[in-house]
Amino acid sequence: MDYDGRLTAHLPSALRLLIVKADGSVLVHSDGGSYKPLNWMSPPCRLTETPAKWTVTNKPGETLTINIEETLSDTSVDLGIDPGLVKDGVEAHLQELLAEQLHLLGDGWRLIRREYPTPIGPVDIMARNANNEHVAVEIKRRGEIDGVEQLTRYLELLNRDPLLAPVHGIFAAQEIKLQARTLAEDRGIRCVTLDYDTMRGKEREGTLF
Amino acid sequence: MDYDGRLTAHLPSALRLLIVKADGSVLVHSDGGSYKPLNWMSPPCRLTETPAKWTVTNKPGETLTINIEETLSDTSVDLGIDPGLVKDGVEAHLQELLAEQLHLLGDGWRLIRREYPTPIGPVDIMARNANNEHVAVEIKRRGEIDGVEQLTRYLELLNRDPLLAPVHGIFAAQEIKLQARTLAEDRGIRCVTLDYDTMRGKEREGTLF
DNA sequence: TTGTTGATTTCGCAA
DNA sequence: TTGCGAAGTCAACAA
Repeated sequence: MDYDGRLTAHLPSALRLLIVKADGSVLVHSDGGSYKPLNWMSPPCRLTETPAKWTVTNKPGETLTINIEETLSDTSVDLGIDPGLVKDGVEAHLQELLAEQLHLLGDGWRLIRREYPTPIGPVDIMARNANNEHVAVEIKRRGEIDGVEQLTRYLELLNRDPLLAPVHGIFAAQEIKLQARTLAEDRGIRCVTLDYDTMRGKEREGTLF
Repeated sequence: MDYDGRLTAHLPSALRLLIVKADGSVLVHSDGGSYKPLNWMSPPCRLTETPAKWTVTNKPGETLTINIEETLSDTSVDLGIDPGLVKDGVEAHLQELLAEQLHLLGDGWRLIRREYPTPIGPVDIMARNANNEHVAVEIKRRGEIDGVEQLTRYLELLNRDPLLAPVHGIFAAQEIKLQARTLAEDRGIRCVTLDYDTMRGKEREGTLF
Protein backbone atom coordinates (compact mmCIF):
# COMPACT_ATOMS: atom_id res chain seq x y z
CA MET A 1 0.00 0.00 0.00
CA ASP A 2 1.28 3.47 -0.92
CA TYR A 3 0.11 6.99 -0.18
CA ASP A 4 1.39 9.82 -2.31
CA GLY A 5 0.16 13.27 -1.45
CA ARG A 6 1.15 15.77 1.20
CA LEU A 7 3.82 13.23 2.02
CA THR A 8 4.86 9.81 0.79
CA ALA A 9 4.10 6.74 2.90
CA HIS A 10 4.63 3.07 2.22
CA LEU A 11 3.03 0.19 4.05
CA PRO A 12 4.42 -3.34 3.56
CA SER A 13 2.29 -6.37 2.72
CA ALA A 14 0.32 -7.65 5.74
CA LEU A 15 -3.16 -8.60 6.94
CA ARG A 16 -5.21 -5.44 7.42
CA LEU A 17 -8.74 -4.18 7.85
CA LEU A 18 -9.96 -2.07 4.93
CA ILE A 19 -13.07 0.07 5.43
CA VAL A 20 -14.89 1.82 2.62
CA LYS A 21 -17.48 4.32 3.82
CA ALA A 22 -20.61 5.45 2.02
CA ASP A 23 -18.97 8.78 1.17
CA GLY A 24 -16.14 6.96 -0.65
CA SER A 25 -13.49 7.50 2.02
CA VAL A 26 -11.12 4.61 2.70
CA LEU A 27 -9.51 3.59 6.00
CA VAL A 28 -6.72 1.05 6.49
CA HIS A 29 -6.50 -0.23 10.06
CA SER A 30 -4.09 -2.55 11.79
CA ASP A 31 -4.98 -4.67 14.82
CA GLY A 32 -3.65 -2.18 17.33
CA GLY A 33 -2.72 1.40 17.86
CA SER A 34 -5.49 3.81 18.52
CA TYR A 35 -8.33 5.08 16.40
CA LYS A 36 -6.07 6.58 13.77
CA PRO A 37 -5.73 4.43 10.65
CA LEU A 38 -2.30 3.50 9.29
CA ASN A 39 -3.28 5.04 5.98
CA TRP A 40 -6.45 6.62 4.67
CA MET A 41 -8.08 8.91 2.15
CA SER A 42 -10.55 11.50 3.36
CA PRO A 43 -13.68 12.42 1.44
CA PRO A 44 -14.41 13.67 -1.09
CA CYS A 45 -12.51 11.06 -3.08
CA ARG A 46 -13.07 8.37 -5.71
CA LEU A 47 -12.30 4.64 -5.47
CA THR A 48 -11.35 2.72 -8.62
CA GLU A 49 -11.38 -0.99 -7.99
CA THR A 50 -10.07 -4.11 -9.71
CA PRO A 51 -9.86 -7.46 -7.89
CA ALA A 52 -6.15 -7.06 -7.20
CA LYS A 53 -5.75 -3.30 -6.96
CA TRP A 54 -7.62 -0.38 -5.45
CA THR A 55 -6.79 3.19 -6.35
CA VAL A 56 -8.25 6.07 -4.33
CA THR A 57 -7.88 9.61 -5.66
CA ASN A 58 -9.03 12.98 -4.34
CA LYS A 59 -9.40 16.38 -5.96
CA PRO A 60 -5.86 17.72 -5.31
CA GLY A 61 -4.48 14.56 -6.96
CA GLU A 62 -3.35 12.68 -3.88
CA THR A 63 -3.45 8.92 -4.35
CA LEU A 64 -3.75 5.86 -2.15
CA THR A 65 -2.84 2.64 -3.93
CA ILE A 66 -3.70 -0.72 -2.38
CA ASN A 67 -2.55 -4.05 -3.80
CA ILE A 68 -4.79 -6.87 -2.64
CA GLU A 69 -3.16 -10.29 -2.43
CA GLU A 70 -5.85 -12.20 -0.54
CA THR A 71 -9.28 -11.54 0.97
CA LEU A 72 -10.14 -13.28 4.25
CA SER A 73 -13.52 -11.66 4.74
CA ASP A 74 -15.69 -9.21 2.82
CA THR A 75 -18.81 -7.68 4.31
CA SER A 76 -21.00 -4.82 3.15
CA VAL A 77 -23.74 -3.11 5.19
CA ASP A 78 -25.59 0.13 4.46
CA LEU A 79 -25.67 2.05 7.75
CA GLY A 80 -28.06 4.75 6.54
CA ILE A 81 -27.95 8.29 7.91
CA ASP A 82 -26.54 9.06 11.31
CA PRO A 83 -28.08 11.08 14.15
CA GLY A 84 -25.64 13.53 15.64
CA LEU A 85 -23.27 13.12 18.56
CA VAL A 86 -24.06 15.20 21.64
CA LYS A 87 -21.07 16.51 23.60
CA ASP A 88 -20.82 18.24 26.94
CA GLY A 89 -17.95 19.69 28.95
CA VAL A 90 -15.87 21.40 26.29
CA GLU A 91 -14.44 24.91 26.37
CA ALA A 92 -17.62 26.58 25.11
CA HIS A 93 -19.47 25.11 28.05
CA LEU A 94 -16.88 26.31 30.55
CA GLN A 95 -17.13 29.80 29.07
CA GLU A 96 -20.93 29.78 29.38
CA LEU A 97 -20.78 28.61 33.00
CA LEU A 98 -18.09 31.09 34.05
CA ALA A 99 -19.98 33.99 32.43
CA GLU A 100 -22.94 33.04 34.64
CA GLN A 101 -20.76 32.66 37.73
CA LEU A 102 -18.47 35.69 37.59
CA HIS A 103 -18.52 35.76 41.41
CA LEU A 104 -15.99 32.90 41.18
CA LEU A 105 -13.49 35.55 40.03
CA GLY A 106 -14.44 38.20 42.61
CA ASP A 107 -17.33 39.95 44.30
CA GLY A 108 -19.11 42.73 42.49
CA TRP A 109 -17.84 41.79 39.02
CA ARG A 110 -19.99 42.43 35.97
CA LEU A 111 -20.00 40.78 32.56
CA ILE A 112 -19.41 43.05 29.58
CA ARG A 113 -19.67 40.31 26.98
CA ARG A 114 -18.53 36.86 25.92
CA GLU A 115 -16.45 36.56 22.75
CA TYR A 116 -15.43 40.23 23.02
CA PRO A 117 -14.08 41.08 19.55
CA THR A 118 -10.56 42.41 18.90
CA PRO A 119 -8.64 42.71 15.62
CA ILE A 120 -6.59 39.64 16.55
CA GLY A 121 -9.49 37.45 17.64
CA PRO A 122 -12.20 37.31 20.30
CA VAL A 123 -11.48 37.53 24.04
CA ASP A 124 -13.40 34.70 25.75
CA ILE A 125 -14.90 36.91 28.48
CA MET A 126 -14.59 40.65 29.04
CA ALA A 127 -15.71 41.87 32.46
CA ARG A 128 -15.34 44.71 34.95
CA ASN A 129 -14.06 44.15 38.48
CA ALA A 130 -15.33 45.83 41.65
CA ASN A 131 -13.10 48.85 40.91
CA ASN A 132 -14.78 49.18 37.52
CA GLU A 133 -11.58 48.18 35.71
CA HIS A 134 -11.61 45.93 32.67
CA VAL A 135 -10.59 42.30 32.95
CA ALA A 136 -9.97 40.01 29.97
CA VAL A 137 -10.47 36.32 30.76
CA GLU A 138 -8.98 33.55 28.64
CA ILE A 139 -10.56 30.15 29.22
CA LYS A 140 -8.98 26.81 28.40
CA ARG A 141 -9.90 23.30 29.28
CA ARG A 142 -6.22 22.68 29.91
CA GLY A 143 -4.04 25.71 30.56
CA GLU A 144 -0.75 25.60 28.68
CA ILE A 145 1.81 28.16 27.54
CA ASP A 146 0.02 28.81 24.26
CA GLY A 147 -3.01 30.11 26.13
CA VAL A 148 -0.89 32.52 28.18
CA GLU A 149 0.74 33.84 25.01
CA GLN A 150 -2.68 34.31 23.45
CA LEU A 151 -3.97 36.27 26.44
CA THR A 152 -0.77 38.33 26.55
CA ARG A 153 -1.33 39.42 22.93
CA TYR A 154 -4.89 40.44 23.74
CA LEU A 155 -3.82 42.41 26.82
CA GLU A 156 -1.04 44.20 24.98
CA LEU A 157 -3.49 45.28 22.29
CA LEU A 158 -6.35 46.19 24.63
CA ASN A 159 -4.12 48.26 26.89
CA ARG A 160 -3.22 50.51 23.98
CA ASP A 161 -6.82 51.76 24.04
CA PRO A 162 -7.08 54.60 26.61
CA LEU A 163 -10.83 53.97 26.91
CA LEU A 164 -10.15 50.42 28.14
CA ALA A 165 -6.84 50.64 30.01
CA PRO A 166 -5.96 49.35 32.49
CA VAL A 167 -7.05 45.89 31.32
CA HIS A 168 -6.16 43.07 33.70
CA GLY A 169 -5.82 39.43 32.68
CA ILE A 170 -7.15 36.20 34.11
CA PHE A 171 -6.15 32.76 32.83
CA ALA A 172 -8.85 30.27 33.77
CA ALA A 173 -8.72 26.52 33.15
CA GLN A 174 -9.74 23.20 34.65
CA GLU A 175 -6.07 22.40 35.01
CA ILE A 176 -3.12 24.78 34.66
CA LYS A 177 0.36 23.43 33.93
CA LEU A 178 3.17 24.70 36.10
CA GLN A 179 5.08 26.31 33.24
CA ALA A 180 1.96 28.12 32.08
CA ARG A 181 1.20 29.30 35.62
CA THR A 182 4.75 30.54 36.11
CA LEU A 183 4.75 32.46 32.84
CA ALA A 184 1.32 33.95 33.54
CA GLU A 185 2.15 35.11 37.05
CA ASP A 186 5.46 36.51 35.85
CA ARG A 187 3.41 38.69 33.52
CA GLY A 188 0.96 39.75 36.20
CA ILE A 189 -1.80 37.48 34.92
CA ARG A 190 -3.93 35.86 37.61
CA CYS A 191 -4.53 32.11 37.29
CA VAL A 192 -7.84 30.55 38.30
CA THR A 193 -8.56 26.82 38.39
CA LEU A 194 -12.13 25.93 37.43
CA ASP A 195 -13.98 22.93 38.85
CA TYR A 196 -16.34 21.85 36.09
CA ASP A 197 -18.46 19.54 38.24
CA THR A 198 -18.94 22.21 40.91
CA MET A 199 -19.77 24.86 38.32
CA ARG A 200 -22.26 22.54 36.66
CA GLY A 201 -23.69 21.68 40.07
CA LYS A 202 -24.06 25.35 41.00
CA GLU A 203 -25.89 25.87 37.77
CA ARG A 204 -28.33 23.06 38.51
CA GLU A 205 -28.69 24.29 42.08
CA GLY A 206 -29.43 27.76 40.77
CA THR A 207 -32.33 26.54 38.68
CA LEU A 208 -33.95 25.02 41.77
CA PHE A 209 -34.81 28.40 43.28
CA MET B 1 -24.13 4.60 23.29
CA ASP B 2 -22.64 6.80 26.03
CA TYR B 3 -19.13 8.01 26.81
CA ASP B 4 -18.37 9.32 30.25
CA GLY B 5 -14.83 10.51 30.87
CA ARG B 6 -13.00 13.68 29.99
CA LEU B 7 -16.37 14.81 28.69
CA THR B 8 -19.85 13.35 28.40
CA ALA B 9 -21.11 12.29 24.97
CA HIS B 10 -24.29 10.54 23.95
CA LEU B 11 -24.94 8.81 20.64
CA PRO B 12 -28.53 7.92 19.70
CA SER B 13 -29.61 4.48 18.50
CA ALA B 14 -28.59 3.84 14.88
CA LEU B 15 -26.79 1.37 12.62
CA ARG B 16 -23.06 1.61 13.23
CA LEU B 17 -19.79 -0.17 12.64
CA LEU B 18 -18.13 -1.44 15.83
CA ILE B 19 -14.48 -2.46 15.71
CA VAL B 20 -12.68 -4.28 18.50
CA LYS B 21 -8.93 -4.43 18.03
CA ALA B 22 -6.53 -7.02 19.37
CA ASP B 23 -5.29 -4.58 22.05
CA GLY B 24 -8.86 -4.21 23.39
CA SER B 25 -9.51 -0.75 21.98
CA VAL B 26 -12.99 -0.11 20.61
CA LEU B 27 -13.98 2.14 17.69
CA VAL B 28 -17.51 3.20 16.72
CA HIS B 29 -17.76 4.42 13.13
CA SER B 30 -20.60 5.90 11.12
CA ASP B 31 -20.90 5.65 7.35
CA GLY B 32 -19.30 9.02 6.71
CA GLY B 33 -17.08 11.66 8.18
CA SER B 34 -13.37 11.15 8.12
CA TYR B 35 -11.18 8.64 9.86
CA LYS B 36 -12.16 9.75 13.33
CA PRO B 37 -14.69 7.49 15.04
CA LEU B 38 -17.85 8.94 16.53
CA ASN B 39 -16.87 7.44 19.85
CA TRP B 40 -14.04 5.21 20.97
CA MET B 41 -11.89 3.93 23.82
CA SER B 42 -8.12 3.93 23.44
CA PRO B 43 -5.92 1.17 24.79
CA PRO B 44 -5.16 0.07 27.39
CA CYS B 45 -8.76 -0.71 28.28
CA ARG B 46 -11.02 -3.63 29.11
CA LEU B 47 -14.18 -4.76 27.32
CA THR B 48 -16.95 -6.46 29.33
CA GLU B 49 -19.49 -8.03 27.03
CA THR B 50 -23.04 -9.37 27.31
CA PRO B 51 -25.20 -10.00 24.22
CA ALA B 52 -27.13 -6.74 24.68
CA LYS B 53 -24.54 -4.51 26.36
CA TRP B 54 -20.85 -3.74 26.01
CA THR B 55 -18.95 -1.81 28.65
CA VAL B 56 -15.44 -0.54 27.95
CA THR B 57 -13.38 0.84 30.83
CA ASN B 58 -9.87 2.24 31.05
CA LYS B 59 -7.50 2.86 33.96
CA PRO B 60 -8.61 6.43 34.83
CA GLY B 61 -12.21 5.15 35.07
CA GLU B 62 -13.57 6.49 31.81
CA THR B 63 -16.39 4.37 30.41
CA LEU B 64 -17.92 3.70 27.04
CA THR B 65 -21.30 1.96 27.23
CA ILE B 66 -22.85 0.41 24.13
CA ASN B 67 -26.39 -1.01 24.03
CA ILE B 68 -26.75 -3.49 21.19
CA GLU B 69 -30.26 -3.85 19.77
CA GLU B 70 -29.52 -5.87 16.66
CA THR B 71 -26.49 -7.37 14.90
CA LEU B 72 -26.45 -7.31 11.09
CA SER B 73 -23.01 -8.80 10.66
CA ASP B 74 -20.29 -10.12 12.93
CA THR B 75 -16.82 -10.99 11.66
CA SER B 76 -13.60 -11.77 13.47
CA VAL B 77 -10.14 -12.01 11.91
CA ASP B 78 -6.74 -12.15 13.60
CA LEU B 79 -4.50 -9.74 11.69
CA GLY B 80 -1.28 -10.73 13.42
CA ILE B 81 1.57 -8.31 13.94
CA ASP B 82 2.04 -5.29 11.74
CA PRO B 83 5.14 -4.09 9.91
CA GLY B 84 5.71 -0.38 10.35
CA LEU B 85 4.61 2.52 8.22
CA VAL B 86 7.36 4.37 6.40
CA LYS B 87 6.88 8.11 6.03
CA ASP B 88 8.74 10.76 4.08
CA GLY B 89 8.42 14.52 3.80
CA VAL B 90 7.71 15.54 7.37
CA GLU B 91 9.39 18.31 9.38
CA ALA B 92 12.38 16.20 10.36
CA HIS B 93 13.10 15.71 6.68
CA LEU B 94 12.85 19.43 5.94
CA GLN B 95 15.29 20.12 8.77
CA GLU B 96 17.76 17.59 7.41
CA LEU B 97 17.55 19.02 3.89
CA LEU B 98 17.88 22.65 4.99
CA ALA B 99 20.90 21.84 7.16
CA GLU B 100 22.55 20.45 4.03
CA GLN B 101 21.51 23.42 1.93
CA LEU B 102 22.24 26.41 4.16
CA HIS B 103 23.08 28.41 1.04
CA LEU B 104 19.31 28.75 0.59
CA LEU B 105 19.43 31.16 3.55
CA GLY B 106 22.52 33.08 2.45
CA ASP B 107 26.00 32.74 1.02
CA GLY B 108 28.86 31.83 3.32
CA TRP B 109 26.66 30.46 6.10
CA ARG B 110 27.91 27.65 8.30
CA LEU B 111 25.99 25.08 10.31
CA ILE B 112 26.70 24.98 14.05
CA ARG B 113 24.31 22.14 14.78
CA ARG B 114 20.82 20.78 14.32
CA GLU B 115 18.60 20.45 17.42
CA TYR B 116 20.74 23.03 19.26
CA PRO B 117 19.82 22.56 22.92
CA THR B 118 18.43 25.33 25.16
CA PRO B 119 16.77 25.09 28.59
CA ILE B 120 13.34 25.58 26.98
CA GLY B 121 13.78 23.12 24.12
CA PRO B 122 15.94 22.54 21.07
CA VAL B 123 16.40 25.11 18.29
CA ASP B 124 15.87 23.33 14.95
CA ILE B 125 19.01 24.73 13.31
CA MET B 126 21.72 27.00 14.74
CA ALA B 127 24.03 28.59 12.18
CA ARG B 128 26.42 31.49 11.63
CA ASN B 129 25.87 33.98 8.81
CA ALA B 130 28.57 35.53 6.61
CA ASN B 131 29.23 38.15 9.34
CA ASN B 132 29.87 35.34 11.79
CA GLU B 133 26.72 36.17 13.77
CA HIS B 134 24.46 33.48 15.19
CA VAL B 135 21.16 32.67 13.51
CA ALA B 136 18.46 30.45 15.04
CA VAL B 137 16.22 28.78 12.47
CA GLU B 138 12.78 27.43 13.35
CA ILE B 139 11.38 25.02 10.76
CA LYS B 140 7.72 24.15 10.33
CA ARG B 141 5.87 22.29 7.66
CA ARG B 142 3.17 24.97 7.94
CA GLY B 143 4.16 28.28 9.49
CA GLU B 144 1.60 29.58 11.98
CA ILE B 145 1.65 31.99 14.89
CA ASP B 146 2.62 29.31 17.42
CA GLY B 147 5.88 28.75 15.59
CA VAL B 148 6.74 32.45 15.68
CA GLU B 149 6.07 32.55 19.42
CA GLN B 150 8.27 29.52 19.91
CA LEU B 151 11.15 31.09 17.96
CA THR B 152 10.65 34.38 19.83
CA ARG B 153 11.09 32.59 23.17
CA TYR B 154 14.30 30.96 21.93
CA LEU B 155 15.69 34.27 20.63
CA GLU B 156 14.89 36.10 23.84
CA LEU B 157 16.71 33.45 25.85
CA LEU B 158 19.69 33.09 23.50
CA ASN B 159 20.25 36.83 23.28
CA ARG B 160 20.76 36.99 27.06
CA ASP B 161 24.00 35.05 26.53
CA PRO B 162 26.79 37.51 25.71
CA LEU B 163 28.77 34.73 24.05
CA LEU B 164 25.96 34.22 21.52
CA ALA B 165 24.35 37.66 21.07
CA PRO B 166 23.35 38.99 18.68
CA VAL B 167 21.25 35.98 17.63
CA HIS B 168 19.06 36.56 14.58
CA GLY B 169 15.93 34.56 13.78
CA ILE B 170 14.67 32.84 10.65
CA PHE B 171 11.22 31.28 10.36
CA ALA B 172 11.27 28.69 7.58
CA ALA B 173 8.27 26.70 6.32
CA GLN B 174 6.78 25.20 3.19
CA GLU B 175 3.88 27.62 3.64
CA ILE B 176 3.69 30.66 5.94
CA LYS B 177 0.33 32.10 6.93
CA LEU B 178 -0.07 35.86 6.61
CA GLN B 179 -0.67 36.47 10.31
CA ALA B 180 2.43 34.46 11.21
CA ARG B 181 4.50 36.33 8.62
CA THR B 182 3.26 39.69 9.86
CA LEU B 183 4.02 38.87 13.49
CA ALA B 184 7.47 37.50 12.60
CA GLU B 185 8.51 40.48 10.52
CA ASP B 186 7.20 42.86 13.17
CA ARG B 187 9.67 41.18 15.51
CA GLY B 188 12.56 41.35 13.07
CA ILE B 189 12.38 37.66 12.21
CA ARG B 190 13.05 36.81 8.58
CA CYS B 191 10.61 34.46 6.85
CA VAL B 192 11.74 31.92 4.28
CA THR B 193 9.46 29.71 2.21
CA LEU B 194 10.88 26.25 1.50
CA ASP B 195 10.12 24.22 -1.62
CA TYR B 196 10.30 20.59 -0.56
CA ASP B 197 10.35 19.11 -4.06
CA THR B 198 13.18 21.41 -5.14
CA MET B 199 15.17 20.71 -1.99
CA ARG B 200 14.69 16.99 -2.40
CA GLY B 201 15.65 17.31 -6.06
CA LYS B 202 18.83 19.21 -5.15
CA GLU B 203 19.70 16.47 -2.71
CA ARG B 204 19.31 13.77 -5.39
CA GLU B 205 21.26 15.87 -7.85
CA GLY B 206 23.99 16.30 -5.24
CA THR B 207 24.43 12.57 -4.86
CA LEU B 208 25.09 12.24 -8.59
CA PHE B 209 28.46 13.92 -8.33
C1' DT C 1 6.38 8.68 33.91
C1' DT C 2 6.08 13.22 32.33
C1' DG C 3 6.55 16.82 29.12
C1' DT C 4 6.99 18.77 24.47
C1' DT C 5 6.06 18.98 19.68
C1' DG C 6 4.38 17.52 15.12
C1' DA C 7 0.31 15.92 12.34
C1' DT C 8 -1.69 13.36 5.35
C1' DT C 9 -4.01 16.09 12.05
C1' DT C 10 -9.81 16.36 12.10
C1' DC C 11 -13.62 19.19 13.37
C1' DG C 12 -16.50 23.14 14.04
C1' DC C 13 -17.52 27.93 13.67
C1' DA C 14 -17.53 32.38 11.69
C1' DA C 15 -16.31 35.86 8.34
C1' DT D 1 -14.74 29.06 0.64
C1' DT D 2 -11.31 30.20 3.80
C1' DG D 3 -9.22 30.90 8.07
C1' DC D 4 -8.61 30.04 12.81
C1' DG D 5 -8.75 27.67 17.23
C1' DA D 6 -10.11 23.45 19.93
C1' DA D 7 -9.69 18.42 20.42
C1' DG D 8 -11.74 12.79 24.90
C1' DT D 9 -6.90 15.55 20.01
C1' DC D 10 -3.16 11.13 18.78
C1' DA D 11 1.60 9.75 18.52
C1' DA D 12 6.60 10.02 18.69
C1' DC D 13 10.44 11.17 21.29
C1' DA D 14 13.31 13.04 25.02
C1' DA D 15 14.27 13.90 29.89
